[in-house]
Amino acid sequence: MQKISTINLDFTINSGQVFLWDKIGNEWIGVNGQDLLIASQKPFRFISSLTKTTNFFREDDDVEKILLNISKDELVRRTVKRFRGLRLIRQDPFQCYISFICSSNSSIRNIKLMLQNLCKKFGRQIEFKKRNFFTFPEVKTLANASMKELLSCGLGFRAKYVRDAAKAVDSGRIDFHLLRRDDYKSALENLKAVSGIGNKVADCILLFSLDKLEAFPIDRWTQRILLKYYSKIFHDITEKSLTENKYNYLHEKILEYFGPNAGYAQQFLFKMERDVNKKSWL
DNA sequence: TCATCACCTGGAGA
DNA sequence: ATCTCCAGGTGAT
Repeated sequence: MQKISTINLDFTINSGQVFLWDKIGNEWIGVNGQDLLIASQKPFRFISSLTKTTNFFREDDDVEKILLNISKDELVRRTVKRFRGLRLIRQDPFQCYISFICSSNSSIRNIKLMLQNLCKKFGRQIEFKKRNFFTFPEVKTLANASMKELLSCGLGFRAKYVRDAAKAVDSGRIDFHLLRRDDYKSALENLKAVSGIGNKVADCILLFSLDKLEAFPIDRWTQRILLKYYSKIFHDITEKSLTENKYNYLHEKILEYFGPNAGYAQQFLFKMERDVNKKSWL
């Protein structure tokens, strides 16, 4: 078990897993479902407004062992060393689900804006540490939201996806408790049955909120990484968008190579490549 | 089965 | 200033 002090908040929060976080002074403040979180690095503190969010940074993972396990090559070894303290986050599933549906064909800045608007319009205002915040909307609220209200949050073509996705949860067709217990494959298929969720978005939801460490989201960046550093191992990768079959085939090969904790490898490589290209975060 | 294309919107870059 | 282009994809044709 890795010491809690080895969590690097900047690396972790600025790695594309979460959007509703702000750094104010030396404190990170973030929304996680109905909970509000405050974290600081030195000294390390982590406060939850509901005091019920535990293992948010997956403190129950044997990180040292996992990192050793995914270090199949020099690139991963170097990257893990460089970004030591980067963790996967165990997010509120509903928020994660809506967040990544909103992420499609958008930028981190814009995704954050959309989600902030959703919170302001549909969330609950709470006071914490003498300041006001908005929580993430409840399932029912979003399921019953009008298209006009959703569009006013800047969701664009994602508005109908968000509404329908919320309805799917509200009706029980999507049940996060079941998905968490399901194996990766069947959880994946269940999520992909929701309009607006494809392979990449489903993998993000599975990895960041449903404990599926074998999920390895392949987006533009990840694809670029595979092409740039791993073309000898995962051949016939191009810059063209992945077909369903190619995505599945690639994922299989990736699991064979990185093993059952492949999701951790993805997170480190993603962080590394975007930093190399000086892309901005939150 | 695969390749193309449209899609809302805000922000960066020309 | 005004415009173009693109951003952590997905679904329809």
